Formats: sequence, structure tokens, C-alpha cells
Amino acid sequence: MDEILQQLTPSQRKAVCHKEGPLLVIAGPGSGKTRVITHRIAALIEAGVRPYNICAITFTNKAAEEMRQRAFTLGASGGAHISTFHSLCVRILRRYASQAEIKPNFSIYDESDQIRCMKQAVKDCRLDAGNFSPARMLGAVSTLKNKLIDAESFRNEAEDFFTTRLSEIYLAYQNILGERNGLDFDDLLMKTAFLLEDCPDVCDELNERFKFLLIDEYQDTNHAQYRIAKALVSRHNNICATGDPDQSIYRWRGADIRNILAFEHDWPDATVVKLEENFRSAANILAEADALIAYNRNRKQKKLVPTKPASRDVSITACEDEIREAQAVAQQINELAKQGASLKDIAVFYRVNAMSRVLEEALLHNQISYQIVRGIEFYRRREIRDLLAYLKILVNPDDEIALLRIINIPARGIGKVTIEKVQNYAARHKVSFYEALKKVENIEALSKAAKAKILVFVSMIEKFRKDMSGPVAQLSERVFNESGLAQSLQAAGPEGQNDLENVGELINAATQYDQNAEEPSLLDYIQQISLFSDTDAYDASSESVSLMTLHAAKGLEFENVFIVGIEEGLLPHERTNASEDEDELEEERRLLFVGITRAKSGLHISYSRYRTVRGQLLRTIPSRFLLELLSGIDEQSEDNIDYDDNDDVDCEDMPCFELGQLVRHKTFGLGRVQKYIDMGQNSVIVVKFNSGMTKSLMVQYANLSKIDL
DNA sequence: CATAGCCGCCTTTTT
DNA sequence: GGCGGCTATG
Repeated sequence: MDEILQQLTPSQRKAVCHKEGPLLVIAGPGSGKTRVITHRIAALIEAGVRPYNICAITFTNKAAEEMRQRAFTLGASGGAHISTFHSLCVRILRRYASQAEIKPNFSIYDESDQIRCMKQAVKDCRLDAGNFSPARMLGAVSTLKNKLIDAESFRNEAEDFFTTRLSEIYLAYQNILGERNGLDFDDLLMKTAFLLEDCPDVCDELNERFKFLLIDEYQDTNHAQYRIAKALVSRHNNICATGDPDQSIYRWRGADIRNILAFEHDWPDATVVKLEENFRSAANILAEADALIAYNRNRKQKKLVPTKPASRDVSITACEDEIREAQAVAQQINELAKQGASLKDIAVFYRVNAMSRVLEEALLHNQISYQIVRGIEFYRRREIRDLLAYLKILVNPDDEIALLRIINIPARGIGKVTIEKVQNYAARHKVSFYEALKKVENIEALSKAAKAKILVFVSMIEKFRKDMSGPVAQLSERVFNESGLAQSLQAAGPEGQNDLENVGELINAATQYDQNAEEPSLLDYIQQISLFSDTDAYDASSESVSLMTLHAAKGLEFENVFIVGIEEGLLPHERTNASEDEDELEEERRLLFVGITRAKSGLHISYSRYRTVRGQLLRTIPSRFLLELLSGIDEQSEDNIDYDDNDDVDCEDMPCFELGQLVRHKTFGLGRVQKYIDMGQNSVIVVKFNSGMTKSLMVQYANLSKIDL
């Protein structure tokens, strides 16, 4: 251990060796933060702390898995609990289910399940799904849950028309989840927070168990997570939080940057360690990131101290359209490969998932192998969801969503009408859908044939339920074969072949689970699987280029990074309120900051002049963030070909603007010129309008008139 | 009761 | 552009 400590910087060593009491590690990108955490776990153990008494919380399952491995290589093998917040909550809720007033075999509802429940809830409240769109309602409810406002207290607070309706919807939604014994992602946190705060016994026991709590990516914790953390260390205050306010990118999901900013206020005796040295990126890449993030006003000053020399491999490229942009990326990747770069050291980032398609096509065309980091995609496949639905029912028969999904898959003649009759019966007699199915003999509305079919189905499920112990893989395989799913896929001929292979892969994964899990069980497996995330699919050892969203890039690093589509409307994204809300603009800027700081030596940023959005070819505006980078916008891009013959003619008519010039815009009103980038016809102007918003506009379309006083 | 085809709608980011 | 839901048809 001493030897290892010698390799650390003084700041890192200070954090690693910190004994007891609250500790905050403000760690810039590439500062060896993860290393500090794993070393700290090892150091605690060496100092005599039992691994069993240590709990480390990571942002994703992948990060947890990696941390377990790193801790293992340091000799801190086994015992320490390392998982995400959500995983930890599942464990706690299962163990203290009765105190939390839930059943331990709850289903975890993912987004699509939530939408279904919310649709039903809006319907139950007899409200119009147009004005009260399930997605929006879900967002509103999620925000409330993140703030630990439950349905009852929200109803008591509701005043105006909208909040009153929302409170009804919230109650109805919780009701539906309750009937189905389901919890959504936010419930996991909310119920755990309430459990810890309302049951001192449970809180004591967990404080006793987890004598040291370490939380990574603390800047992205939400209020519920904050309250859980607070409760978990309330008896001993041994909290160690690490994070970087400049990398907070989950505000929209309830992450509250104030948690990290107010850490010293929450724990006044906290030791604060800053890690500002960067061991990852070339000096000039870091300078770009620094220049960009300096535009964020609402931040704590932090230095980015390079330890690596500059690289010459930084570029900003303008492309004609997204197809050529993708082609340019593929070409540059080919160049890199020729120079001996490994594909696994290359990544392409984009703002929205939909942008991966063009890139895929370009990479395929150039025969460059790639992986799309989208973990949940696999679990979204029809055949996978079908099999998992069977397994979910075995664990939780009240899971109506899962039941409805497969009651007639493969087709067994139980149709819509039959299902409705059973649902009616269930509602009348206040029993779950599955209970109603079991009592099918009593449902008079059903034909004899329908009853018989339902009986066959129920007895099959009951047969499976009788023997649920043993390896999950074996059980999955058995259910797959005996439910008729296997047969129906085989019958589909070559079409079903791929599906069969996917199921095979699922069963493989289950085998892995059986081998690795501490206490394998179908219940645990089903609950854990619901918590997978995109980054969990990232395979660092695969010899391929990685494609992912900027969000998924968090926590990773690559030798060469491409970031595409840096245009107004994409970054900052049009759906954000970036024009009016400074905080949202700053979050978008942080997103680009995160992307840039993933790069070790090569950074290639690009944008397209035209882009097809939802089937329509649109003229784009380069992102205002490009103007904030040191390199600025590259006017001399290679493919800056004549796409518009009028270029030269128009240029002469193009008005020139000086900084500070007062201008008037048709809709935005008066404003002052903050920046003017002369690019002939493509000139861009940044205007701060008197309304408070700052816009970057294409001069040729903005139709600005100069106001001279 | 199953399926094909068409219409309309759209929170981008995710635990 | 793509998915979900509704409808018409077999």
C-alpha cells in the first residue's frame, strides 16, 4: 500500500488517506478520481475497517462493476458493497419491505411500463390525453417524486386547476402501480428515503452496517438521493462525496447541483480536496474545454492543469450535410487506423440517439467495425421482452402489464374481448387480473371455450411457479421452451433465427448472473435487470469504434474523440429552454465540456450546414458554443465546396457588424452585437437582446437593421 | 380473432 | 421519420 501511495499526488494522497468524517473531493476531468475512490476503499480496509462496513455508490452498473474489479486488484476483495443508488435501494426495500409497507417481490417499471400506467391513470381521471399527455404527466410526477413530495401531500397543496388535476393523476398513477405491485425508478428512491427517515430502527441498522459511505458523481444526485445519503450517514458522518460541478448533466432528470455546492454547508466540518491536475488530455484540448466552460457564470472557479503536452490533432470542421459529415468521420478514422490507431481508442459522440444512424451507415460502408453503446436496446427487443414478461409474472403475478403482454403470445386464442371480460370481473370483485384468471370458472360472461383456454394458460404459469428455485438460466430456458415461445420462433423460419439467437444470448447472460451474483434468485435477477443502463453495454475490450450520446460518454476516455452535429437546435438542443433559461444553456455547455474532456490526444468537432430533420432538409446554424472555443469556427474546411453559386454575389451585399452595434430584430427587438464571425454568406452574429436572451443568428436570414444613435 | 395498412403524433438526454 | 393505435378486412 505504501508503494501505491507514493505514486499519488499530494492531493490524491490526502483524499485517499483521510480517516473519519465528511470528505468532499472536487475532481476535474481526468484527475484520477476513480482511482482515488478505489484506493480509498483499499486504504480503509488496510486501516482495519471491515469491507462489509463499506458502501460505495456509483452512477452506473458498469462503473460499479469496474470499481469492484479495481478494488479486487488492490487486494480489497469482496465484502464491500459497490452498486448504484437504485440497486442499493432495491436491496434495502426488499429487506425492509414490511416497514416500507410494500411487498418484496415488486416489479420495477421502466419507461414504457410507466407510460402504460400513466395512460390508464389519465383515463381513470377522465381527462383528455391530448391536454394531459402521459409523457408530460410522467415528467411532472417524476419531478415531484425526486423532490420527495408524495401523492397525498401534493393533493393537499394543490391549488390551481392544473396542479389539482395533476394531483388526481398522481394519485391514480400510484394506485395503479400499487395494484400491480410495481415501483417506478423514482419510487425506489422515494420509498427508501421515507423508510430511512420514518423508521429510526432501520436507519440505525443501516448506519451500523455501512460505517463508511462513498458517493461518486455527487454533482448528479437528486434531492431524494441526497436525503438517502444524509440518512445513511446520520449516525457517523463518514461520507465521502466526489464529483465535478462542471460535469453535471442530469438537471433535467432532477439532479440538483446544489447538493455538491452546498456540501460544506451540510457537513460544516468537511475536509475538501481539489484535484485539478489533468492526466488525460493534451494541453490544447484542455485549453479548449477551459475556454468553453469559462462562459458558464453559475459555477465555482476551478483550474484545469495540464500535465500532458499539446497535440496537433484538434480540429473543427464544417460539412455540407450529415451524410458527408459522417463520411468525413469515417475517413478520418481510416486515416487514424492507417497510422496504427486501435479502433477501441476511438469514439464518436452525438447529442441525440437518432444521429447514430448516418454514422452507422458511413462506418458500414467503410468497413469499420463499431459498437453502439445503447445497453437497454437489447432488452427492448420483442422476443426478449416476451420471455422476461413470463419470468416477471412468476415473480410478481400482480404485474398486469407483463401478464397482458404475453397472455396471448404465442397465440392461444385469448383475444381482446375475452381479456376485457376478465378485466371487468377483476374490477368488480376488486381482485388482481391474475386472481380473476384463476377464478375463470366464476366469470359468467365467458364462453366455455374461452374458459378452457384461460385454464390451460393459468395452469402453465402455476406449474412454473411451483419450481422457481435453482439457477435462473435453467428456469429461463425451461419457460422459453414450455411456454411455446421457442416453438413459435422456430416456426417463423429464418426470420426467427435472429430472435432465437438473442434469446440464447439472454440465457447466456443469465448463466453469468448465476455464477456472479451473491445470492442468485429469479426475484433478484428480474429486479437487477430492470436497472441496466446504456453505458452497461460498453465493451472496452472490443476492437471497434464506440458510438454513443454525450450523456453516455460520462466517465469514459478515448485517445481520439469525434463530436458531430454541433449546431444550434442540436447543441444546445431546441427542446431545452436554452434561449431563455441560462441554467439550461449552461447545462448544454457542460455537455459539450464533458464530451471534449473525454479526449486524450485527438479531438475532432464538426457541424453540418444542412441537416435532414424528420425528413426535411434544413439549413443549420453553427452552435454558439463553437464561437466560445479557442479555435472558433473553421472557415477553411476541406469540403467547403461551392454549394451555392450565389455565394460571391451575396457576400457583397452582406452587411458588416461591429461589436456593440445596436440592432433591431423583427421578433426579438433591440439588442447589441456581442460577436460577429465574418464568413461571407455564412456569417454568424451573436446578439444579446434587451429581453435578456442571447441568440446566435445567421446574418443572411436574421434581417437585422442597424440602429445608429 | 389476427393482421395489414394507414393516420397522426411527437420531451432529446436516462437511472 | 418512426412508432403506436385504430380500422377494415380476411
